[in-house]
Amino acid sequence: MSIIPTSRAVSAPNRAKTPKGQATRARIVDAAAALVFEEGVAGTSLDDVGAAARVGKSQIYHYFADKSSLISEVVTRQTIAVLAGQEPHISRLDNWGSWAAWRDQLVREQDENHCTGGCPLGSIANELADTDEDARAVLVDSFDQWERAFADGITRMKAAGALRADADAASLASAVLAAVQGGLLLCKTRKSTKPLEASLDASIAYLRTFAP
Amino acid sequence: MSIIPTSRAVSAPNRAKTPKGQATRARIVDAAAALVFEEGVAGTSLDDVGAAARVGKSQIYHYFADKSSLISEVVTRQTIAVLAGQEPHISRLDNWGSWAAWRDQLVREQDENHCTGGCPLGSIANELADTDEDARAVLVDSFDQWERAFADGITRMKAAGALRADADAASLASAVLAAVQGGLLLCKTRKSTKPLEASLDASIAYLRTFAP
DNA sequence: ACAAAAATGTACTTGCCGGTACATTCTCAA
DNA sequence: TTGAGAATGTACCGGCAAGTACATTTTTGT
Repeated sequence: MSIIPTSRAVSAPNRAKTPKGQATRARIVDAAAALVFEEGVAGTSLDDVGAAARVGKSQIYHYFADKSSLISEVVTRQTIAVLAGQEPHISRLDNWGSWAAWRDQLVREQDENHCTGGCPLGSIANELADTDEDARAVLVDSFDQWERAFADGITRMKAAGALRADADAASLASAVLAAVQGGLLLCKTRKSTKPLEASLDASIAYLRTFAP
Repeated sequence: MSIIPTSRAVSAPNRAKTPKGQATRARIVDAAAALVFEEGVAGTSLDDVGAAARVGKSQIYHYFADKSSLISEVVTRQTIAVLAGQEPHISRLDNWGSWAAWRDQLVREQDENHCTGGCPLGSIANELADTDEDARAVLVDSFDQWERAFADGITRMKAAGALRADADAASLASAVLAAVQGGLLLCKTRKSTKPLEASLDASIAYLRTFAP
């Protein structure tokens, strides 16, 4: 019954014209990203964001059209952070050792976070996919990038003969991403890394069944 | 040793003392469940719930301590609905045909929903796991039940010789549930059933690798 | 029938939140 | 120096949502 906003702010003009302005704008996005990760989109007020960024609310509206625009920016920022957080392994998933190291890093990070927060992108996707077309579009792009990292590794392994030719890189990559997301959701719900480990181990083991 | 934490919502006294009261209470939970599925917890106001249930807000507070208690009730209600929605297959996952039928039903349902909403339990878990201990406890129980259905099927297949003895029912079941949740999240984000299909197919195919 | 208990309706409070208006301060280039 | 554009601060508005108070109607047990 909700009215889904049809207007898409294609590419919001960056209203920060000076280095100082850019820095302030970046502080706002950083603060918003951290708060959204902890409290969710609905749970994060712009007053909170302003306080965390040591900035008045008028500043937020000076640099962003509305809350939705700011959130979209948060998603692009978090996409970079999430992918960077999986380096160096995610760029080198062309051998089984890298897959294992990537898996271990993901599990360790959740352990250090005491299984809170889950995936910054998955959480936002879950909250906004059906109600914010702009955010959804950015999130689709984010997941595409993430998935491509997996697909690239799989493709290179096929080329190197480490995986058979009948391994479908695209759908396998999609399944791996789903395993990550589902594993993180169960991890933060059960407050245990076990479900994440089971999910990642299963998807990597399935990949291994395509070894020659 | 450890006292299994029962949610306050479940153990709290049901204040509906008459059939009429029970009916009203049930109407409230039903309306809340539907609205939460569409708009999320934060996006659902108690005024909306009251309007949908044709009930004053005082009624809601007559039957529930607060919003959180109502939501916990919604989770238990949705758990029943989600599991029932996967019948008859989910109770008979002791042969490959049932797994396929179960998978097809899940995909078809998302297709009919135009890939909106995702999993009613997963969405709530994502929103509340870190902020509402009561709801989290109920959700853990929900996921346990769901997973147990998978584990039961796997165990029966092992007993029947359709799966090898080294197939770990518990962790495989956990991986399947993660695949469902991750697949549904990507499904509703990408507005396509493809990621869900890839995820479910991969996890079932992995199961099959444990066939003798 | 009739009190007691349960169910229900109306109206209100309080606080927060997205968004706006507008004045003021800062910065830099001509 | 100065003035125009950029950055920032303060104050406010309207609406909504959780939760409360309390009166009224309906049902139930005896």
